[in-house]
Amino acid sequence: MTDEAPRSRQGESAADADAPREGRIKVLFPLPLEKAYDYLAPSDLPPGSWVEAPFGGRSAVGVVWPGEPEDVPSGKLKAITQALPAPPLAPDMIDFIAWTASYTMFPLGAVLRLVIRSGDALEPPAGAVAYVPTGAFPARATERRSAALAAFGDAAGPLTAREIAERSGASDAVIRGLAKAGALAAVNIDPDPPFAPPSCAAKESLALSADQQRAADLLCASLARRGPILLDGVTGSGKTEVYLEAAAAILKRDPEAQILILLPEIALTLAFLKRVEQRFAAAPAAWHSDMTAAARRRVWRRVNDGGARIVVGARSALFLPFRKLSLIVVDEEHEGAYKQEDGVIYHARDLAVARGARAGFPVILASATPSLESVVNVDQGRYGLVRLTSRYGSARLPKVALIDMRRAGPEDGRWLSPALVEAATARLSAGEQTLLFINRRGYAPLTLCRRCGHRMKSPHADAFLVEHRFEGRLVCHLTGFSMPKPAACPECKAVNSLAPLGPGVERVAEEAAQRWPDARRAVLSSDTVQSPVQMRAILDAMTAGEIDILIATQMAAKGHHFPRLTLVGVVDADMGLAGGDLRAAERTYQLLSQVAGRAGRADRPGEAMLQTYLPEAAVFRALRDSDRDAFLEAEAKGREDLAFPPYGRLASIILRSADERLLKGAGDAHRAALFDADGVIVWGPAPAPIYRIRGEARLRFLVKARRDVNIQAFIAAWLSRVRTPNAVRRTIDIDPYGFL
DNA sequence: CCACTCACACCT
DNA sequence: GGTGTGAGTGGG
Repeated sequence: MTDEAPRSRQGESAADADAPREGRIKVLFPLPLEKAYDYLAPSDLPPGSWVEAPFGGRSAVGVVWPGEPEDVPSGKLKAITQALPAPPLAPDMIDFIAWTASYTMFPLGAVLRLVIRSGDALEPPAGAVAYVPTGAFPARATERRSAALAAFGDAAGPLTAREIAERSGASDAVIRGLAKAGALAAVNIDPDPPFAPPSCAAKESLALSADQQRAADLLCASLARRGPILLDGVTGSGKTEVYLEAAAAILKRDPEAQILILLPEIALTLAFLKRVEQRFAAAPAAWHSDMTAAARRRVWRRVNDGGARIVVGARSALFLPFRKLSLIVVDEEHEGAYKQEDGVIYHARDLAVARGARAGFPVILASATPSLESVVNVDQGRYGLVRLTSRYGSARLPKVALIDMRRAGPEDGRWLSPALVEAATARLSAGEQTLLFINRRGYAPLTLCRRCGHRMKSPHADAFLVEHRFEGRLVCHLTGFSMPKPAACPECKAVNSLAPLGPGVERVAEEAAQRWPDARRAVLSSDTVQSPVQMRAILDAMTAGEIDILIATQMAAKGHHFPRLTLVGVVDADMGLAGGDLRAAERTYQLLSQVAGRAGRADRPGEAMLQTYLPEAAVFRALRDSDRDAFLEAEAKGREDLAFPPYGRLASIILRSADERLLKGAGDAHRAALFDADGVIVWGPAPAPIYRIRGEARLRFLVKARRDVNIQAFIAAWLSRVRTPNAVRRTIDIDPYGFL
């Protein structure tokens, strides 16, 4: 964009009185620093500009930050090395970084680090070479040469050697020959081309149903409110098409507007990108953890200069340097995967809402099973609401039956109840498909010695080892530790006494093989599927009706269309309820209604059977009666009584150390430093539910505050009174989700 | 008496 | 995050 970067070389006399008429600016570096540092620089550098400056004995890339320069002794003050020729960070981006740092209580520079890790993306990229035909024909015209030239027939501009090869099969040698013969001219091109602009005109071929059209119109009308909107639509109702219309409306209105669609990492598939591409006749920019450095750089640069209008990304895409972000869609907003747990801890959905509110653009939260937080926000008038009620086409929601495992459970050593077995057998003879869902990897979650009662535990974490019979090993799901299954009990040395307890996906698969030996069966779990290709193959076979019974973990829970699937059996519906997590029931409801929603998508009615020992629990009754609102109401009441989120605020402070004595001391010191504050309760220190992990022991404080209390200010005041030894690490998690 | 490592303050 | 520094430790 900028042709010539202003340069100012730092000399030894830079701080002298005869220094050129330079101004003072503040520079923030993408390092875990609490504040920006002052530098001398040409005065025409607005906040957001990218600069390089000496810092702590080396050179670093940073951003000109707004704020008043402080009184730095002039001897300390240095000059920036150079201003980098990249478009500056937009003001709303600067505001978002600052807000995120103060909300999450992480250092300002640590948040900037989410935007740019180093200066790599700012380096002018090495030019790539491409070719254009000169119009001259080579004296010697071979078949290959003609084909290579013909490849330019429908090309808009220069083509790289690779593109020519893709179109004509011509090898590098042929292309070099043509260049030498003067038929092709080599030109330098930017290796990071802009993304094709979206075409927003309505698509005849993608006609919306009446219900979708109504919702899309309503959604587009609500965009003017510029606030968050919950798009609440049952599984299969076609929410994606509806919010893409809202995106189209915004892109059409403003030719510079950019749109971000956030997805949980797992849902970010090629199929989804294709859907967006179909709607806009242009591929969106994708952003996720599994990208090459080159692909990252292209997306980053083009988002930064406006050359990418639609970005589809995982949670970290929230920190791309948008020029003019005008809408964020958070799809599957209830997903726990939006919570970032390492480094800067944040919840992408909550940050998206805050960002939209501060910058004045709308945020759409889409889900079939919205979080309690969002539903309460709608009830209290803070969010708008658009509902999509009917399923697309003629599909019906499945009928849900509860199987009381206390009365109608299976015989010992089996996991499938007679009712479920009978129903699956009937499906088999009718040529329909069954999904057996068990959200637990491996063969058995616990291995117990029948003689002495010893339980096989992980050596580095407080977790039981899970038997994986497929590999013949015992595995710790927390640390990845694994060992061959021993022949004798390590405690009492009894031989052949180790017994598997409870079912995992492999064990259910074993039972299915015994019960339906002639059925075409497949297992889908992250342990049995080695690659995305293999997973694709199983899902495709399922879609094509080449599998009768699929035994699967969460991997099969969402997003797939299996037209012949009419029965979903949930082997252990109670599983998610253990552990005392405040969102356990909510998550169980969300997961099970998603899984149940797999059944009966086409014109065949579906059925879901939930095996439970707690059929009277509110979650299961609500699932049986398809009464989500009743469930949410009961949940909301329970949370309100305890002043838990969203009616109160939570934060957790985790202390961790390999040295337990030091840790204990730090815990006591934190307790002693506590003071009374209105509307704040602090519990702890308590050993974290999983006390040891990777050799580190962990203590946790839980801070609960009234909604109107500034919980960050309280925590800052409290923690500033304690000095922790370096061997004890401290993390603050505002709005904790996982309670591990 | 010096070489090495380790925790920690500091970076403008 | 990277680094220079000063204290602490151990070998010669």
